[in-house]
Amino acid sequence: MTETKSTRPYKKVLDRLRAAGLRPTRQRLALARLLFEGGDRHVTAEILHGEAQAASIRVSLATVYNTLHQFTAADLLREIVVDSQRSYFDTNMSDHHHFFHEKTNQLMDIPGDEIVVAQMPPPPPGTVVKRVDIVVRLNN
Amino acid sequence: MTETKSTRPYKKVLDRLRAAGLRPTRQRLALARLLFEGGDRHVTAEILHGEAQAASIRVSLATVYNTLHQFTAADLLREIVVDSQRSYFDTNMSDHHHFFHEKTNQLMDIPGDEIVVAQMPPPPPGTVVKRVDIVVRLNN
DNA sequence: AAGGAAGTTTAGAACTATTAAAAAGTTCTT
DNA sequence: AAGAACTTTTTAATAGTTCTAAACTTCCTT
Repeated sequence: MTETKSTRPYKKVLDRLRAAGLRPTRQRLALARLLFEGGDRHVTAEILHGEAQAASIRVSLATVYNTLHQFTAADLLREIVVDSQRSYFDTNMSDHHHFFHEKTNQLMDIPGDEIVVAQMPPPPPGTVVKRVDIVVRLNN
Repeated sequence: MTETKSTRPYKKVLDRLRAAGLRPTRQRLALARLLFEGGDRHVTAEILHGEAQAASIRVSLATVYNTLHQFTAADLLREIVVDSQRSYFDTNMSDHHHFFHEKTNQLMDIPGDEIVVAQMPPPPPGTVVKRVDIVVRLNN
């Protein structure tokens, strides 16, 4: 069905996709809204897929995976490794680190200025530092 | 470096198992030797299983998994999360962090005194810091 | 606006790492 | 040596993720 209306509710997110060179399809737009219109978020593919369904957006899980990876490649998201079972994606692209609660599987941002790494060894010859990830693992 | 091990070849490793309250079975002993008699190591279940086979030790993959987890629970090993596809286990139990080369999947220790975290936020109320993991991700 | 090329989505199969279950085997205690 | 307790093995199961090929959209050219 066609629904070309004059209101532009997706403008921001749409521009973001275009800027990243990603064709703004119905599903990418919908997922981008879920991801970027709600502040900083940490999602797994499963979670995002669930939210899409809850919002009556028909998207397959495969597309959710594709989209998360494409967004990551386009620097709209960042993948975080904290759990060897599933991948988390973070909408916060600024310099920061994480608390990870091992009981609840909950991820929380730690702003970059709240952790100070005073000293760091040089990377082995022939390599380049891509990123430094700090994970503070929590228990009860 | 060869170890002096004529009369009691497995003594050291055997004592270690006993101290941990783990029955020294043939396969636990063999795996423990592979793990602990070769300096600091980073292994996956697959790798360790491969080494066992190469050394003509008959161990099932399930046992390798069981053993890695039991050793971890007994504080003989430490599990490291760097890759959301597989689990690595580290025989180095001292305070330290890691380089992880994303192209080669290679893990390297960074001694604890080569990284200095000068400032750290308090954990959220009701939680306790279990561990701080720093992973320096490398590229070519 | 139509047609076609290029890119995207989908369902389902396939795959990988890991865990589970139950039976068979080993080790320990007496 | 016997029995209990624990461990290992094989096989099947599971979870998360990727692959495949066909169907569908979007974009570009006209």
